[in-house]
Amino acid sequence: MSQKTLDKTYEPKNVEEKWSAFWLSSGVNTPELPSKKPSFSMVIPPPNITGALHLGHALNSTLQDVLARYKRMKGFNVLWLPGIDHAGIATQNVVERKLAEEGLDRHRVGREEFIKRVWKWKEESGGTIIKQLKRLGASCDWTRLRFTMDDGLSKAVREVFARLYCEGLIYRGDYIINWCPRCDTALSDLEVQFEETGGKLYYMEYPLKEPVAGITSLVVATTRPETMLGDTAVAVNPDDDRYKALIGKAVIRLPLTGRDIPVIGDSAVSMEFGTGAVKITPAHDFNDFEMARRHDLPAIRVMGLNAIMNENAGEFMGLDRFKARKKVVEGLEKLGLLKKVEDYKIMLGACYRCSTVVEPTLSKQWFVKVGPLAGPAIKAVEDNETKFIPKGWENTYFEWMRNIRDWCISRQIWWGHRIPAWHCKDGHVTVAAVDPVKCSTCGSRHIEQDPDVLDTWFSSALWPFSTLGWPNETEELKAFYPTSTLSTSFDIIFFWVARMMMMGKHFMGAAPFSDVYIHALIRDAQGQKMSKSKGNVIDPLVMMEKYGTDAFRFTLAVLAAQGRDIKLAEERIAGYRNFCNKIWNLARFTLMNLEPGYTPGEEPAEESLGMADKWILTRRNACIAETSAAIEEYKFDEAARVLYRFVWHELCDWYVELSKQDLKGENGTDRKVGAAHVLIKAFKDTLKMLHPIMPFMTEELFSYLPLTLGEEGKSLMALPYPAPGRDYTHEAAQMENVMDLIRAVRNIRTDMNVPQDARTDCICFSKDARLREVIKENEKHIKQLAKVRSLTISESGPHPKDSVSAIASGGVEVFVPLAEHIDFDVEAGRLRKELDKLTSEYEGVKKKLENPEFVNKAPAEVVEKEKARMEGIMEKRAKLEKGLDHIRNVRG
RNA sequence: GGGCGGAUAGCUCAGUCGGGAGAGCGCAGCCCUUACAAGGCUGAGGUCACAGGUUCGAUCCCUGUUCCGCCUACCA
Repeated sequence: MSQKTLDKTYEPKNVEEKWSAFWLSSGVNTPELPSKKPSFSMVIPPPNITGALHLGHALNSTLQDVLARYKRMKGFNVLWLPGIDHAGIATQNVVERKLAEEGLDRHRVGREEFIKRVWKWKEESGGTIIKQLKRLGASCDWTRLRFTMDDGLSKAVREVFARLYCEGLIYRGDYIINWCPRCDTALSDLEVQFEETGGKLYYMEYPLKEPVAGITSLVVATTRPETMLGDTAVAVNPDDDRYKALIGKAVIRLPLTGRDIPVIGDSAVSMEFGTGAVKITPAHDFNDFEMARRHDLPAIRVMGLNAIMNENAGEFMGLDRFKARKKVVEGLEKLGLLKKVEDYKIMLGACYRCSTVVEPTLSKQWFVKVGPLAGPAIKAVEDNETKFIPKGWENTYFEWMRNIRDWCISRQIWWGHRIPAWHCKDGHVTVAAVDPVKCSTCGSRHIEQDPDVLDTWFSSALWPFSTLGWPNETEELKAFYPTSTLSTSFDIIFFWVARMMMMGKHFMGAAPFSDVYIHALIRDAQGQKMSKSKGNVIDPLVMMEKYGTDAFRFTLAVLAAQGRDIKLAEERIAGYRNFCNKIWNLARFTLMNLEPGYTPGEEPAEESLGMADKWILTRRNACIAETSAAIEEYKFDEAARVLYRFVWHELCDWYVELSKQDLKGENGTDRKVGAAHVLIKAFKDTLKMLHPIMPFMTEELFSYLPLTLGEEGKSLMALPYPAPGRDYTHEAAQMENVMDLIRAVRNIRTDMNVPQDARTDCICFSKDARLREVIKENEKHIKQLAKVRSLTISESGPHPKDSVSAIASGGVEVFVPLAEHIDFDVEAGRLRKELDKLTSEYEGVKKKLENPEFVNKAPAEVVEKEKARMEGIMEKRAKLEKGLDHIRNVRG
């Protein structure tokens, strides 16, 4: 297997499907139960059943997958539980649209038939996003796929509802709620999206029945004139001298209706805004509803749930609310009561599912009393039982939780968990987890189940424990609750995270996760939010197809800096596709340099390791430590960056080049064996470290390598993450010196326009005896990589004739004789530029060291460092000046 | 109205014990060198938004200003 030749470029299509199938069949994604290993568990934020994979899913799933694979390699028993959300309103909308195509609607087919059709639709098209997640490589335990409408989860929903009801934390009542006239259902506050819209502020005059204190009328300002038909009072501030005489005395004859309404005083009314008098429509405005409760005012609904004016609207009955607005304004105008109209910016609330303008409406609904649940959920975060990453989001969480309002959970749709409450003819309510046969109050057997269903988020709130089998006491719950990490987007902190926290604390006694990682939002390259209407959407599936899934995943990981939006441009993905290819070719190189039939042997003796081997082993240790630390801290970008640098700029750029001679056997068998061993080891570990981010290609390449017994036939994620080994600090530093020397020569060659294929001599001076030895030992490398013909190294000497100089690290003076190429002007320019740089550095350090305050107050080590730095600068400066003198001399 | 975050190289961004400014991409020059042109080598480019303050010393800490995002809110 080891001698299989690879294509010159990486072709993702040939390998991805194969490994997806392997992961599924090999069972690596499914945790052991019971297990002696420590647990690591996550629940996936269940995507909508109606959804298709978008960048947000792709990012979040990639990051979770990195965690899952990494933790498996670190020896954890990992459960990553996948699932889908039934998305009540959205799904119902989809199926209703299909019905409409057939010329039907849900009322005509009936509830039972409609639900049947939804399930049928779910079976046919509901699995799309799951397939797409698999395509992305998500290593979820697909054997535990859950759906919020499953029997088990439905049981949990009923249980929770019944218990909360018994505890008095669920109640039913007439309150004002957000109503979507298109979806025909109530919405929670969160399901309304506000947008600034250009509107008008209408000033309308309301005449008094009889003058009071010389006042004959009041002018009120409103953005919604049509609601005036339902006004039941006008409110003014009790401190407002203009109006306070009217409070409780004046009676307004409401225009267009003839009804009489009172003038009330309430300190919530602003004296500065508008006219200081505000109309009160309790049935169609949240504030007005609150005020009406304070003053015991009646509420009059003037439109039906379809947002069409009803019988209380008199002559306007039958008009849609926007038409009614026009007509009311016209009516007032005719009466001379419309005083003025101003342009005005208003925050208009719209249904987040269908964008229809919502109508605040008085209605009988079910609510969760959230206060008692929020307390413990807040405390869990205060006490660090749950941590947000980045921490800043905790403020957002607290802010909302501390100002939370009761949660309207009933929805007037058919698709969802039907509320487990039954009504008898006498209006008694029976709530039970299992279907009752009679009214619990009067014993009547004529009971009917409440027609409403629950908000989809109600079932999502139970997700971390309902998916593990609650209310049964399962092994899964014992092993995996509380879960370790929840990774999600900031925009559902309120919708979902906060509610899971409340339910988890209340029913399980423990917060549902210890870490909440909030990932960034993806925007387009210009920083705009992606949307279909703007046409700037990047389709993850297209990207995977075009550049390979691994390149796409790596891009997402490397851009996932904490606390910042991700601006994604397609070129980035192409760039990391190149990175994939680089790795692929590193594999090619590795395989091409192994003896036929090579089998991994014992760890070679230290003597058979070269300096380059020790250097790359040391760098490997650093890479392991840095990537692990980064992933543990959710710094996916850093992990990816470290790997990129290690693979490309250390392994490929240097180690591969430095190891070539050894691998060819130019330095004897021992070294050949040693180098082959180190190369394989470094490359295998690289694949392991890359695996969580790039699972497909790493599995593929690993399978080509000569494997040891424990590695055969296993997925990389079933193998241990590499552990750092011994650091060769000295050798590594010496190697770096040599590398810098090579860079110095290359630099001279380029600056002097030495042709690529020309070889030059190189003369080095160093006072450091050990360093001279190191350079000598690496003569072959220097010759090969810096294109040097002959290398001489000595303690010091006269400036070699016609040569160009540079100072490499360790203070090594480097001379390259270039009789035929030398251009003294260019050379002088080079040296002077170096000298200028050095001089400004010199000035800075000098200033510091001459400042007694610095020398006295700064820590001794910092002062020492600066002194050492000064010495280095002085030394280098002297050498550069020597070089410049030399040029002056030879030119005369 | 309140809150949060951002302003560092042409672009996108790293830079949490305050002590020599970094990466990727892009750009320029030279190269098809036996893993890779989806490549190699080399290089140019930044008063770290502005103004103060603390400090021996500030990209980093504090205050204010400007600009840009986002979240949230009952001035009709």
